[in-house]
Parts: sequence; structure tokens; C-alpha cells
Amino acid sequence: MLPATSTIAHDLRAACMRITRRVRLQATRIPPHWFTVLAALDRGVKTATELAEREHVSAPSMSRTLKELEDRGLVSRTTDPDDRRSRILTLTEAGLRELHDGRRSRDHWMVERVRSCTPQEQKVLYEATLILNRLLEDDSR
Amino acid sequence: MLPATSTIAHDLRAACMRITRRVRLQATRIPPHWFTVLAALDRGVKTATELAEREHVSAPSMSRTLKELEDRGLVSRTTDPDDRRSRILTLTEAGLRELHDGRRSRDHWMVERVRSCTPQEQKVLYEATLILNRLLEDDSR
DNA sequence: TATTGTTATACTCTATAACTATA
DNA sequence: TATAGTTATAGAGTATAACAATA
Repeated sequence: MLPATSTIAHDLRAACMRITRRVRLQATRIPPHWFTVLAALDRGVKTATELAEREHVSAPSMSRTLKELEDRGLVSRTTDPDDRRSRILTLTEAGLRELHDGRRSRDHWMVERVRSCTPQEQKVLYEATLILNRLLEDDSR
Repeated sequence: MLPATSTIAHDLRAACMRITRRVRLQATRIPPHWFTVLAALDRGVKTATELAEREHVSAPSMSRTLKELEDRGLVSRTTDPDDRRSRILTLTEAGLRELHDGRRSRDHWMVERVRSCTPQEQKVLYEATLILNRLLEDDSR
């Protein structure tokens, strides 16, 4: 018998949060919020203002993070010729490498775990992932 | 056809993190790390040292958090008569109420989403939750 | 001596307010 | 006047080191 909807929801929510906490322990070489910025730039975000909005962070916070990323050679900032107030952000090669390494490191724990599952279990996890992504999409409209 | 194990793992990990981020936006009245402590006490954890270990936080950090929780009347600390170095932690009634309110608030978004799923989908999500919890347990041994 | 918990101190990430420079 | 971004400053939350009390 299937539990009540509210129980399923609670247990699922709790499990997702536990997984997140566990995966976060797989330390990357850079802080999590830096990593998030590199990922956003990789997805095509171009300006500091846009980044601050999408990450729900204040403009000064993002400004400081970007300065540190630039200092470490992971991001480059050039003045936008069309609007000289703006600065166009791009990932450097080192930034792209850091992003790839970080992704691999974050996935490592989960890959080991999923590998230990039976094919049937892997199928359940895969289908659940599709459903979760649909729920998240539905919500953002 | 089922994707590669590494793809399933990556997509699942990413989905869990997105769900966590979305659920966190359902603000509780107290900071997330306080909430986590109340939940641990409710599960039967009794001492500050044990809490610090389980939450992967330093002893002084936990000590400070507990002091603030005590100041706000959510937790009470009494000296353990059997080992006078220790202090036994218990949730007050107000703490228990805060915990219940917080849980309801955190679950709210997810309950709405799961309710929108078909019974078959709910079954997949439920089975996935069981698998995820087993993976987390396996790991902590 | 070892352990439980605290205080002292410093670092990181965050925010709001005030600023510079462009538009 | 409004906008993109920065600097100045302060407030959380965290950590390590040093300490007190008890075992």
C-alpha cells in the first residue's frame, strides 16, 4: 500500500535535502557559491546584475565574488563597448576546467551509489528524476 | 532505453539539489541550521557533542547555536546528574511547536507538487525515496 | 590525562547605504 | 534622473585555540 500523499511528499523532500547535504561534503577546490557562478556563466549569463538576480544575491556580494574569481583567473571582465557602464563576463579556460573538475567531484559520490543499485532500482531513480524535473519546471511558470 | 549510470547519477544529484533550493525558499521563522538542531533533538539526540558531530559543525558553533535556542525558549539545557560535565538537551513545548510549523511550511510546496502527480508517478517517487534513504544509510557505515 | 562544553578571536559571506561612471 | 557596478561598513555564522570543570 502506498502512503498518504503528504507522507510521500515529506519523505521525498527530506531525502532530497539529505542527498544534497551529503553531496556538498564532496568538497570542490572552490566555495559552492563560486561554483554556482561559473555554472551560470557556462549557461550563457553575461552580466553581474543578471547573475545577482538569478542567484538571489545582492549586487555588492556578486561584485565581490566576481572580483575574486577574476583575481584567480577563472573569469574575465571586459567593458561592454555598447554600454560602457556594463562589463561582459566570460569564463576563462581555467574557469571552464574548474567547472568540469567540480562537476565530476560532485557527481562522484552519487555515481558510486547508483552503480551499487540493481537495474530495476536505477530505472526507478531515473524515472523519479524525470518527474522531479517536471515538477520544478511546472513551478517556474 | 536507460541512460548510463553516470548520467542517471548526475541528473538525480542535480534534481535533488534543485528541489532543496526550491524548498528552502519556503522560509521558516528561524534560520535553517536552528531548524536542523530542533529536528535532531526531536529524533532523540541528547548532547551538544553528538549534535556537533552529526551536523558536521564545530563544538563552539553548536554551543553558540544552543545558547541562542535556549535564550529564545526553544531548547532547555540541564546538567546531567550522572556526568556533571554533560548537559542534557530537550525541546521545550515552544521548540516542538516551532519544529512542527517549520516542517509544515517546508513540506507545503512539495505536497502541492506530489498531489499533482498520478498514482503511478507517486509510486515511483515513493520507491525512489526508499532507495535514496538506503543509499544514505549504506554510506554512513 | 581525557572529555564536555565554553569563551576569545578572527575569517568568510552576506547585506544596506553611499558612491562613481555612464546612459 | 536612472542604471551598472563598486566601495564602505556592519552583521550573521563559522572555525581554531585556549580555557574551565569534571571524569
